[in-house]
Amino acid sequence: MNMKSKTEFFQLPVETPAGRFVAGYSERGLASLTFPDATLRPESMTQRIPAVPQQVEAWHRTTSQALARALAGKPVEELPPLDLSSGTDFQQRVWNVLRKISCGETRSYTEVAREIGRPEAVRAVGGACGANPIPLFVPCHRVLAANQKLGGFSGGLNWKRMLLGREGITISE
DNA sequence: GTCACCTTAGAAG
DNA sequence: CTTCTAAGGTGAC
Repeated sequence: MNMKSKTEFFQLPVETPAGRFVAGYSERGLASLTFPDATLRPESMTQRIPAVPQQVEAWHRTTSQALARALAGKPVEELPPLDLSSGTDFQQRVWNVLRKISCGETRSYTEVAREIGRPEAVRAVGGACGANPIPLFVPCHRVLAANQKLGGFSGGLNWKRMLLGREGITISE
């Protein structure tokens, strides 16, 4: 019954000074990025990766460079195509707004809610941020609570603090 | 169905 | 100032 019993998906590690991230690629591009330590099953690392398509390898090189810059708090110059198709319509709208926040800038949950035309869905925006499959490149860490307060971060508040700090953003908390 | 979540303006005490 | 309330989207159980 499965038209496509197995959609190709590749998980490749990215070594950084901050640890080993894992990037996941669908046939459409980068689909996920996980922080070091987050659910790292040894199998997923050891799993034989029969043949990584050249396309994916090329994306991965771009990802690695971009990640290095992002961690350093510098603007990312080039990104691989991002596959955000796993999200709902609402989430994708939120994520698209986040992608327009450049390095060193921030938004509040309220502002993001307004930008997607759902000013009352403030908390839902928080939910969408938490569901973001590609942190750093979809910069959910640049969304702060009202009055420049830190707000939350599912990947761990330490990361949020660190990333904002490297981008020269000061939190009022 | 119920609950927990990266929220926040406003009203009450 | 502190505490409480109400309003949303979504996945887990």
